[in-house]
Amino acid sequence: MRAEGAILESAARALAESESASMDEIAAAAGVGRATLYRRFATRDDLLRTIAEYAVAEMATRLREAKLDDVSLEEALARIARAAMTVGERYAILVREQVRGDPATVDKQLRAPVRRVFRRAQREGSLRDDADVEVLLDLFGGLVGAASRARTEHGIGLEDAASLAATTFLRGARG
Amino acid sequence: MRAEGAILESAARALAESESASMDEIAAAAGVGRATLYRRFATRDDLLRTIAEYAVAEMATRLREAKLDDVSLEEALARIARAAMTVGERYAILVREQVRGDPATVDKQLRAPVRRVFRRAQREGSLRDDADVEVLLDLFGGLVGAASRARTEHGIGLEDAASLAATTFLRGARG
Amino acid sequence: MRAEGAILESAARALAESESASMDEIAAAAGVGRATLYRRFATRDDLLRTIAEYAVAEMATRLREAKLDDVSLEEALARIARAAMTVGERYAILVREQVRGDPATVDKQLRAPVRRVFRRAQREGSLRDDADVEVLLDLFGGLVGAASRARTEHGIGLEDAASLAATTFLRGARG
Amino acid sequence: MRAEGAILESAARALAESESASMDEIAAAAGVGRATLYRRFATRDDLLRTIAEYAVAEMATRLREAKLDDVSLEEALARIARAAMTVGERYAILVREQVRGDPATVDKQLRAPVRRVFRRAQREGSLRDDADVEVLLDLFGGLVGAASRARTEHGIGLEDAASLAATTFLRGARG
DNA sequence: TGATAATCGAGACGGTACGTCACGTCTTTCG
DNA sequence: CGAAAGACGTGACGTACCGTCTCGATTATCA
Repeated sequence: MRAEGAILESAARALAESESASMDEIAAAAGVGRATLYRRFATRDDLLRTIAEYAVAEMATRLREAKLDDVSLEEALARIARAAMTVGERYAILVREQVRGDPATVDKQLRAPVRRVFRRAQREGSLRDDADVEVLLDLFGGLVGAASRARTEHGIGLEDAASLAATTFLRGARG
Repeated sequence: MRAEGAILESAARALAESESASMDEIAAAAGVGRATLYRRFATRDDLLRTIAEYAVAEMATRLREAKLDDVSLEEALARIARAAMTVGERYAILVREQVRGDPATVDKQLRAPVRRVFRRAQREGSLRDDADVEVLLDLFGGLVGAASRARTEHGIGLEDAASLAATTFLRGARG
Repeated sequence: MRAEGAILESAARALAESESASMDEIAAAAGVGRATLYRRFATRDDLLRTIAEYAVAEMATRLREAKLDDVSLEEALARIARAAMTVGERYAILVREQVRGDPATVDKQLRAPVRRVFRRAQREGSLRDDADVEVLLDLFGGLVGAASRARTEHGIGLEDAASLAATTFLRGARG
Repeated sequence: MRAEGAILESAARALAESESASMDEIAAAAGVGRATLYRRFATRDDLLRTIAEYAVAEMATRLREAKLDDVSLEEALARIARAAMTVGERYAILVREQVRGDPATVDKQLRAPVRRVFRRAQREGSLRDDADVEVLLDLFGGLVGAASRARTEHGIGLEDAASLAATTFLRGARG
């Protein structure tokens, strides 16, 4: 009997290899019958969403472990970027198929901690406060994503890519 | 007889409305038989790719008309951002289905003009020259995309969103 | 679940009604999805061939039950003719679309028993033995087919038609 | 410009080679545009029927030339059989696709002359007159067809096959 | 330990979209 | 003016995947 987690991991790997793996192939890759796969995840979309939730959870854990509130804005941004790149690249399929986890969860688990960092920085004057925090979050997200893609395309190290995103945002949106 | 262009436009619109329109529906929406659709575009993917090329061509035209070489870096960035947002939002389907035009074409038609702006700015010292121009292109692209998404989600005006992306990048990556 | 036999029967009936029924219509008539129909019979031709095999099997059964070896040549011929007409008219589609069962099966199941009758008659001197048995089989087949067609066209009774074929052959090819 | 006759001949040949030639292929084989083919023969069926009429006409000519009324029943039957086999084998496609010429024409051109032979024989007492002439015509037709098939399958000469059909019918249905 | 219940795989099924093919209709172009 | 070329709408074909379902077999649980 494969636990749900094991199936998910298998599925994530199978989907990473061939982004359009059929449910049949995913099941086979997980060493599980197709019926079982459907028992756990009623729909292909369900499966992807669940993988997304796993990714979100993992990212949330990393953010928690990053102690964002205890470090400078600059360091916090770098940590966030590193975490996002690491997790994002492991779940490339989600990015490619535009799967988003539950917005509420994403907001609470991922955006909230970063938002807190941003708010603090705005209070301290190190981040411009004439722009909506939500928009700033989006901008930073865009930078991190772009840096991540640039990383895989131009062979940049994770540290450098993360630092690039963080620095650019820091200068670009400073108070 | 429907010209290929007319079919493409119809298809783009149909796909914009319901991102998963079947070839049947697309054909019907174009007032054309399914076979004809397949005669023009051997594959659903083909169709999407061709739409992508149209989008690329349109974007290229806008960039050409923007006279990027005749204006300041700041203004050039703003024009690029506005053009990208306008075109990108019209062809949302491409973004959503992760369709990319031919990389070579994209490079020649879209990246090249922006690259020239960036190069000039680097020579003039207004853009950091310690970072690969390609990476800077990616970063700016990420910012524009993020601003565009923020725009639709938070109801920001196109001017403001474009300006935000341009300004942030300008400050973030200045020389 | 529809057994293959039930589907075949349905299909044979549907095809009998409208000789050019589409696979869609056949499936619908059988109360089965089109995919299922294709799962059983990879091809329209496959379906027809399988129906042919059913017809062959049914004819073989009738021949077996006719105890051809226990009756006079005349009676045997009449029984064969009656059986052939009955079965042939039930599977008119096969005749009309020129579908033949597997030649080996047909030879073994249908021609063989008749051939035995013919051989015996030749030994007994009641059937000319200066002609190839195979050719005689063909001739008799032609007569039966013609009588069957004449029957439906001129409203002759099955008994009379069968007797006509049998008698004509008997006299025509007697030893 | 190809005359209708030339196209027909081409078509008959093309269909003889590959019994399921498409209209496209037939047109190409005739060195004619597909549109022209359709102008002459509104339908594939139309084409086949017209070929059938040609075959009927040819057969009619042969029957006329056979001077059936001037020879003995036996010789007449043999001549009919030879003519039918010759023409039938040249237009095998018609047989295979079950195409029939216009029944009225067939009756007038083909059945009538044979019917006259049969009627005369019945009057003379050499053919049983207790059976409908039409049915006898069918029976003889069946025999000829069967002999023709046996001929191609068992490599019998045309003369022998024709004689076999004629003799069998003669004895089988004599007065 | 042995019966019973839950869970699994295997795989058939209805449905739907895909891409292919031929038919018969038509328009355009050229001689 | 008539023929060649070829696009078009229609509709069947056969394929592939989805999500549903049933069926034994295997396992786990409990008497």
